[in-house]
Formats: sequence, C-alpha cells, structure tokens
Amino acid sequence: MSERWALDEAEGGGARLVPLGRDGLPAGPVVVEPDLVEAVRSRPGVGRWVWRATAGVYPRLLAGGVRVERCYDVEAAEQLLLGHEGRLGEPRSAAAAWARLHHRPVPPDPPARAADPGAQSSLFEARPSGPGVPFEGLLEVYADQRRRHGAAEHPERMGLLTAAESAGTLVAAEMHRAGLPWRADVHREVLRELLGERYAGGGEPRRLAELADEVSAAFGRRVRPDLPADVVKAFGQAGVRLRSTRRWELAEVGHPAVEPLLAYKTLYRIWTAHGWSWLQDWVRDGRFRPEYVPGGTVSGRWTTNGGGALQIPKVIRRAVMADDGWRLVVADADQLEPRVLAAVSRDPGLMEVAGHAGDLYTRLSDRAFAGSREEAKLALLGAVYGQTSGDGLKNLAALRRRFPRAVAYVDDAARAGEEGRLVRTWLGRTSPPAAGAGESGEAGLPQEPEASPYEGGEGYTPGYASLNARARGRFTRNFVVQGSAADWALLMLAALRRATAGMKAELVFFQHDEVIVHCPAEEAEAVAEAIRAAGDLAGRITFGTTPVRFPFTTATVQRYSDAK
DNA sequence: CAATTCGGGGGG
DNA sequence: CCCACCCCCCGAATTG
Repeated sequence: MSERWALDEAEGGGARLVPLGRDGLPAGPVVVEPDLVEAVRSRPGVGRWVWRATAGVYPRLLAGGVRVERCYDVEAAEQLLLGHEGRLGEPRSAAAAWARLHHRPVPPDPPARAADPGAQSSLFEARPSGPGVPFEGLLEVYADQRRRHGAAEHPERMGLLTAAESAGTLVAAEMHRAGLPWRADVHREVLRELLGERYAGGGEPRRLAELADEVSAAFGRRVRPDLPADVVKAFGQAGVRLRSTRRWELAEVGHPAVEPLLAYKTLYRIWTAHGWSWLQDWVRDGRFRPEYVPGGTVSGRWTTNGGGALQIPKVIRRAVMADDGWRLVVADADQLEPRVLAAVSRDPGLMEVAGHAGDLYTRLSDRAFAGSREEAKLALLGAVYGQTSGDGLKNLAALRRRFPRAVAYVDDAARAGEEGRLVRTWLGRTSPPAAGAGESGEAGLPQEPEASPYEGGEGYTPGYASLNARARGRFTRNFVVQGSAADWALLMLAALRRATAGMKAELVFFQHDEVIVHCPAEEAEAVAEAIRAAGDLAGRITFGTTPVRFPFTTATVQRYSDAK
C-alpha cells in the first residue's frame, strides 16, 4: 500500500504538499516546507507523487540526488485526456484545465521553449512555469482528471496510459541528467576522416571544397552543389532533365557529376547538422544531453528539443563510447510494428507468426507467400502504411487472405480517418480531430459508399473523395500501429527503469524501439536480461494475455557503432 | 529585418 | 529505384 501525495513548488525553493486519499482528494492539511528536495527525500514511503509537470520539478530533485518511484504528471494527463475527448489542440496547462473547470477564460499554453544547447541540467534554467495555478486548483484538476479517466472508453487502459506517460517523463528527465557518453575527440577524428581539415573563417572543409570542384569540373562551369536550383539547371544544360535533385533520382542518371554530387550531399549534411559546431554546442564533459519530449508526436513517439538526438547519423555513432570499464548495452526491439499489429488485431495467423522470437518476416514469408522474406516485409509494411502503388501491393491480396483480421484492423482505422472519425491506440491515445471537423467541411459529409479501396478490387480510383481524406486515412491507419507500439515502448521503459533501479546502470538513450543502457562491464549481462524481461512484461501489461512475443536484438559494446 | 516555406538530408 | 507513416535540422529563398 503505497501512499500518494500531491506536491507543488512554493516560493523560495520550498514545497506545498498534501497526502491524498483513495478517492484522490486531500486526506489531510496542506503542509508547506522550506526545501522541496528535503520534503521529498524525507518521505521515502510515498509511492506516487502527483505534480503539475515532471519537467518543472524533477530536475531539481535529481540535482539534489533524489529519485522518485512513480509520479502522476497532471499536464501530461491533461493532454492525453483532451485527446481522448476529441479536444486535442485546446490548451493543456494545469492553469488551463483549472480555468475550464470553472468556466473562466482559458489561458493559452506558453510557447515551446527554445532548445538550450549544452545545458548541464535544468537546475539553473529560467524555465517558464506556465500560467500559474494555485495548489488548490491543481488538486481540483487532479480530482477531475480521475473522474475523466473513469469516463474513458476503457478506463483501466486509460489509467495505464497516463501512468506510463508519467513514467516516461521520469525516464526523460533522468536520461537528460545522465547524458549519452560522448567522446568529443573521437567525433573530431571522424569529422577529420570524412571532411578533412577545416579552413579558417568557417568555410567548407577541404573534402567538401574538393567535391564541389569535381562537380563543377564535370559540368564545365561553376556549380553550387548545395543549391538544388543550380544543380537542376546545370543538368538541364547537359541534356538531363530532373524533377528534383533527390538522391534516388540522381542515382539513375549517367553523368560524371553524379558521384561527387552524392558524396557531397552526405558529407554536407554531416558538416552542417553534426559537425564541429554541433559538437561545440551540445557536448560538455563527455556527455550529450538532449532534452527529450515524451509524447512529442501525436502518435506518442518522443521528440527532442534541439540537438537532433533521434537522428544521429550512423557514422557519427563511433563517438558514443562507454566510460573505461563500462559498457553500452544496445537493444533493438525486433520487428516491433508487425508484432504490435498481431497483438492489437488478435489475428490468429499473425499471432502465430509473432509468437516466436525468431525473425518474423522469414516466418511470414514461409507461411503466407511464395515470395521472399523481403517481399513479405514490403507487403506487411505496405499494409500498415497504406501503400498505394509499387511492388508491395501485389502481395497484399495474399496478406488479406491469410491474415484477414490484421488487415481489417488497419483498414477499419483508415476508413475511420477518411470519414473524419477518431482512432485510438490500444491504451487510448487518440488521433487529433480532422481539420475543420465540426464545421461544414468534408468530415461531416457522407462518404461515397459505392467505391471502397478496401474490398480488394483492382482499379479503384479516388473519385471525388478528397486527397486530404485519403491522406488522413493513411495517417490513422498507421496511427493505430505506430501509436500502440509507442504504448508498449513506454511500459517497456518503465519496467526497465524499475529493474535497473538498484544497479549502477543508467538508461542513457531511447529512440522509438531502441534503448541504450550504460553500465559497468560486470552488470552488462544482468542489464541485457533486464531488457529482455522488460519487453516481455510490457507485452503482457499493455496488451493483456497474448501469445505475441516482443524480443530484442541486444549487443554489449564499447561503441554504439559496433552494435547492429 | 524577422518569420515562414522549401528542398534535401538524417533517424525510426 | 522509389513509394506509403511519424519526426528533426539545416541553408537558401521567399514573404510579411
């Protein structure tokens, strides 16, 4: 029986606190204490802290050496509940929620804070705490949120979603504090190998300048490779018509400028986005500390605020190195999205395929297709993404025949999107309303009943159904799978966090379906086992009883680039 | 001059 | 070969 307390910052670094009863209402007098960190440290029996926003409170606790077991993030909950109620887009701050409760004017959310490169911690940041809400208001909002959870389509799942999202906010703050081990010297070595030395004055490094010269030489005139319009014009004069200068399009052109141009693009990207100035801005004392934003995308995937932490180019990963005597345990969930589709659709055939730890696509091709593993993979991904053309389509009919419930699950989601309805992930995260819903827009009109693309016919043409509706259908089709995968990932993180709580190991990176744990070498085996167990547990807690397995590919390495 | 859009790359 | 889904980040060009 763990206690639940509400907590808010008070003026001068202090705290307001109150114990909460089983009904979520205050079960005692409000206490004011002079030191927030001590207030929490001295109450180790509290099992869940209810507070306005983890990002506002938890960095201070971490800086004071205090971790909490669980929390309830009122503003994260507000966002999820608004979404569930079809009101995504309304302000989500606690102050806004309080104003809505009392039918007062609702303050807009403060604008997102700019990225803060190189911050060692959030301790000294002037973080805009948003429009103020008194402690009593926060308590009222919390009590009302409990009621709204009860009114959700699946109250238990909705409660689990909020708990998981809250756990995610704790992980995000802890990962920011721990930082990803980053060897600036190795990074510079990589840059020098790829780009050559830098010239004074901040111009292009040597290798880029050489490649630009090669491109110009191939055209017989000066061409700026970083200006698409210039490149298209140059090819035009050479008799090659291009729609764009995208990599795949250039690759089909036989012209001596293509090779140096493609090399230029790759290196230019590294130079501008992960080059010397990125290093200067983002790496301090051997750590890269991005600010993670749980629930930063509509589907529940995380984003980061600055630093491009979720897009670290493969070649740069050599710089991510464990400390001496330590290791990186890098774990990647295997074929997560098809496994999630099996779990949510309860398709018997797909559950059977996903009920083993081995390669899912191989098993899929063995059972369902005459074709190769690659074809099976493309067909399945095509079904999940709403592919409209190309090779994957030819196996879609076979997929539909073998796994009718799985395909119907995503087809239903697509139809809902086209008709302007909402869809939800397994735990209840909800897609945003269609633009213009509620007005006299397309969402309110009856949709064409005579031509559905989902009955398997060839030759379907969109007719008058708007392209926007079709795009929205692809979005909702994918949302139920990608979002449910994000549900699972949150539960997996929460389980892993608990499992490693007594170890020296630290979670240092998370990217949709991949985690990195930094730990002493002797803990690596236990950590790998904890990850495996966290995946299993997350599968059971998220989806209930299911034969579907959620295995990882795990590597214990010294450099991130050695995993894979 | 600042803010926004575009084109292209990186990640899953 | 790509596509289809979710993103971030950059520089240049365009717009207010």
